[in-house]
Amino acid sequence: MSELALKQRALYLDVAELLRQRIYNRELAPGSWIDELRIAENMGISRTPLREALKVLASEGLVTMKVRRGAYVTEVSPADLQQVYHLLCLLESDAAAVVARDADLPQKAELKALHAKMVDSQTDTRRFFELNEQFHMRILELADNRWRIQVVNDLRKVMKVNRQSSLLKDGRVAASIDEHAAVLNAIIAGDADMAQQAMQVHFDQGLKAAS
Amino acid sequence: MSELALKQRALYLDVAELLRQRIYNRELAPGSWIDELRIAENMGISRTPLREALKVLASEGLVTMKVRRGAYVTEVSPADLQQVYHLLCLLESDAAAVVARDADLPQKAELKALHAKMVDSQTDTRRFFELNEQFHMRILELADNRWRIQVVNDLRKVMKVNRQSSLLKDGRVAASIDEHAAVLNAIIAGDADMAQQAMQVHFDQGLKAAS
DNA sequence: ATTCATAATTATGAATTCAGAATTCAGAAT
DNA sequence: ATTCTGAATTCTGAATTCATAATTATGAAT
Repeated sequence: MSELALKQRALYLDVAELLRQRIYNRELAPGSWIDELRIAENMGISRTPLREALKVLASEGLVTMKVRRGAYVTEVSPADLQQVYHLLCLLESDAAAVVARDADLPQKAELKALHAKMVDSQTDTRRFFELNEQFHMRILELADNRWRIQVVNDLRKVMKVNRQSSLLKDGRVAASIDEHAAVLNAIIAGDADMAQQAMQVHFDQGLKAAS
Repeated sequence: MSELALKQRALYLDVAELLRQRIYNRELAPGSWIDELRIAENMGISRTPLREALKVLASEGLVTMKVRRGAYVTEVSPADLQQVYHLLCLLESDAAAVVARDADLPQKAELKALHAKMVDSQTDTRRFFELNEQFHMRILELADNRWRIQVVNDLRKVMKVNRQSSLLKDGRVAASIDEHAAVLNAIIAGDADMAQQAMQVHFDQGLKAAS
């Protein structure tokens, strides 16, 4: 009857996610060669779904395929991080502008509530980080552009390859809340330009803190 | 002949490109199921590289994988096209601004020469279209952000799925040249804001012409 | 004729096998 | 000791095979 777990996700997607995690935590180091046999055996699968997963990561930019010599973990240089960050800033700032223009009252109230939760959880860094993610993601969703969501998610994966790119250093929490508040207020006021600028300021400050 | 040639490109990439062409020209219709056996036989290859290619197209958004029922050509709605176009406008306008800020004199001269060629080839629509592509691409390259180039190229592939999204209707050639001139002049003047706005105008006009 | 149950067929997802390129290793020549 | 050559090994890319899920066809019961 139900002893067979329903596989909703394809195996190669799960494998891709496992590989991402190994890349994030440096178990697979930047620039290193990916040993298909070893990993397939290690994961208890054949090379076929593993190779499919590698192709997905390649199109995300996390992995680089070299003809006849296999897959390598992409080396993400500081310049790359800067470039990706620039795009995230551009895409998310525009999203904030769109939301300021288009969001209805309940949606604005939702963002306001989310921000209030963030204020409440200042001391719990982990929780705060979670809500921070949610706030950004909710703005993206409200901007109602599935292609942007896809692109932003892919770019974030690239950012994650680098440890230091957390965008949220200790001591940034209070400042971050203020910056978010500026974005929120602009959205509530329906001021697209201000929302765009406020989000850009938020990103600029995050970059400054990282350097 | 291609059998004897040294294969620098992996087979699955060539297969992916062939599939893209078949999707662009509606040989594979939007929403239709992709028969792996038929196509593999038709291309004279096994299902393995074909399935790898399908995964690449899936991550580009051209194809949608459904668990246990295979691959389908993604249906790109008018709303999707609008969303993708919006992102292209955003990314390319910002690129123009970056180039206005950073390009050196030889690079600006190169763009000027490219635009002059476009003016000369107004009558040859095909040639004009080619140079138009080159102009946009050169600006992207000069903006020096490989991740943006990657994203823009992927988004353009989605646009190509729709016939009417050519961005360049007949009769738009003259207007397009003027709009490009505005972008070019802003870049030469080193005025980032103006370059950004001029490129945005160019995109807005293209959208207006399409509707 | 319609509906349901079951058998046959087909297609997907994944493992296995295979051919050949790339690399490593061993031994000879200097 | 070092370099060169060629054999042995390893690994990639691709074809083939296999297990099972999904679909279609068949036929009995109403």
